[in-house]
Amino acid sequence: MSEPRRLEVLRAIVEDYVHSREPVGSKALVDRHHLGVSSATIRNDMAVLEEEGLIAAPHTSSGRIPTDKGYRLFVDRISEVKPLSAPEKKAIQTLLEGAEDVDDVMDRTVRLLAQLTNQVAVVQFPRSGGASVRHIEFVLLAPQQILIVLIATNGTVQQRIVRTHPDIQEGDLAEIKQRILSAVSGVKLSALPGELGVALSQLPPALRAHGGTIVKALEQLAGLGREDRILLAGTANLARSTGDFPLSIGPILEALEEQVVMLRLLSEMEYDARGISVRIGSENPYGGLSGASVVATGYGPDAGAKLGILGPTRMDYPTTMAAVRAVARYLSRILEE
Amino acid sequence: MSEPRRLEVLRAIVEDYVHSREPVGSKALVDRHHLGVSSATIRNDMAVLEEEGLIAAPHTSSGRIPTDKGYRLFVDRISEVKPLSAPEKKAIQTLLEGAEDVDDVMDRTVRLLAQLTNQVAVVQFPRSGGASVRHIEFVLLAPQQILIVLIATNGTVQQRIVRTHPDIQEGDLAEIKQRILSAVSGVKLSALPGELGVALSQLPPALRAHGGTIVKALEQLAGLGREDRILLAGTANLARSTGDFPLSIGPILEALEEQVVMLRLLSEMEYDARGISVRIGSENPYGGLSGASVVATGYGPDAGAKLGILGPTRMDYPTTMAAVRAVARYLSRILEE
DNA sequence: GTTAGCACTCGACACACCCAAGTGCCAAGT
DNA sequence: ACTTGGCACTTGGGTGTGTCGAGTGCTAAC
Repeated sequence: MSEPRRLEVLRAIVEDYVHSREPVGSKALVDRHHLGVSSATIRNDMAVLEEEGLIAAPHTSSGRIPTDKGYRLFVDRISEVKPLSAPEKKAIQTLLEGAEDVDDVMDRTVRLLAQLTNQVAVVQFPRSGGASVRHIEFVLLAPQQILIVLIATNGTVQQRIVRTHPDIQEGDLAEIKQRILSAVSGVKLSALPGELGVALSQLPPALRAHGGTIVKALEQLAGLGREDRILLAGTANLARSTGDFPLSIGPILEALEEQVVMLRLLSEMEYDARGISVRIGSENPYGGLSGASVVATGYGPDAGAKLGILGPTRMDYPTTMAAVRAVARYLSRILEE
Repeated sequence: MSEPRRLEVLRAIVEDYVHSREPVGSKALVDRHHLGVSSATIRNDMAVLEEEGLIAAPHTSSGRIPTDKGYRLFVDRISEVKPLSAPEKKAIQTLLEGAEDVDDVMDRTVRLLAQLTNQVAVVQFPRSGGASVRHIEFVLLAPQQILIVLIATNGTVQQRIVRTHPDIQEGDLAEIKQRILSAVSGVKLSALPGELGVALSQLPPALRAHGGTIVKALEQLAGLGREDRILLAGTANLARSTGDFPLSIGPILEALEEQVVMLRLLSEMEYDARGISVRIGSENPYGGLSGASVVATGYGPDAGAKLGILGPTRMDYPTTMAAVRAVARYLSRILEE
């Protein structure tokens, strides 16, 4: 009972089940794949695989389906990442190159990924930590309302409205702007809080109060950036897969809608050497997502921002992984320019 | 066979069906509602209602369910908008008042609406047409890239990156900014294109080319605003209602994801005197949305921006309409400040 | 280590059957 | 002119039974 053949059997089971959605039996297996042995032998192999917890039978005397553990082994050791076809690559490239600005790129990316994989696509906005301050603008909207705008060198713009407790004068505001701007112009966003602290301490005492609230707002703007926002596409693909999800797709939709949940999910995945990470079914920490798999990877400088897809455990991992990886690469390249 | 009683029967059928999800028969009707007549009489009434196309029987000799036309009559002439409970009102108010800025308000609103109605909530961003130009900022990101920022008095910020064909000099850019800013400062966004045209024609010929591309970008920024963006929440509620939708929820998720579709849908609804508008099942123009109903209303100045919910035809219209209306009112009030 | 054979299990499907809920209609009552 | 009780009829749904096919596990032989 050779080890390599057992893995081959597992691969065959996974592949057949993924595209037939039905438990696969020993007979069907020898028919479809030329394994060179009889069904009885396969049955023996299957018994071992079941003992190892890699496959399971929904009911006595029915075909087998892969377990989460089985998929895991398949992904880690058996499957090859299937390269995309040339036309697909071409399509990705032309689509992404037609984008007008960063937001447009992200929008196109997420749709593309959803279409390519037939799953729900999730894309996190790129990190701006490496960027630095290009400009700061304060606008007095009302006597007690200031609009604060922070423009970074990577072209992202953050804004926020703050309230000041006593009124603030146009002149004071101008002076604060002047001082802060000269102190932090060109400073990296990550270093911004420190510099702002210094600038604040050097403000004339009369301006200290207002300066404080403004500085605090700026720190927040620099800190959270847009990288805590995600884009979704292809949720309709979930509807196609009803039945692949043990319960309903309700909890999954809920999770997708909670950006916080998705962000934590993306950031918590372990990215191995290949850079692409897969969470299979019950490996997912959040309960509502058991029965779902996530395939994700990083992109951009330092692979700091994430992107990926979410779908049923019963998924074509090789092609999906290839698509995710390819999209991430093209996206990184586009963003570099 | 009195007309008022027939309507009463229709109301009873709608109400029972909405909360039992099962076809309702004559016997059950007299049991639950004290109509003062026997089931045979009700049967006669039902026959008439069926002839008028207001109710239908899924199969011969089964209870009746309302047709789209029946719901329509119910909404238009029979039902009363059920006012919210005091705690609910209170909850709305405190939740919305805790918001920090416009984006936050919108986010809270859409979640609130989804939770209140148990349906999918859709909120369009407020129109900024009435606002005027507060400030304009150009940032030279690269020799051929300018970031254009348009800040309006209502606190919304629009930005966009444009490419210039030959390089543009820092000095030229400053001059263009100077001239354009003085020309359009304080101008209403709706009047911006005209003023920009004038300002452009008065630019020195050397700056005309770059000025043109910048002006075009500004016009677009002023024109599209954010009012063509929508926020969604509560898509998970669709999963609960599986079975209420004739086909799958796939097409509905698709439609929701296409902002363009939703925007057209919201804008095309006819808002009557009560200001609240209902589209029932097949009344929806887009095919994928038959089987779904939309309840929407306008909010903000001029009720120009829309907000509403989408759910199965089998919906508790009175409460839903009340919730939509209430949320729109509170939102309008908050935004006024 | 592999294979053929065999007994056994179980889900899926088809069929028959009955029951409850409901309808439509008629004739009688008010 | 409505309303009502009564009655025959329809039908979906639930239940029980039988059969069929795919599949398994095991054993004995190769």
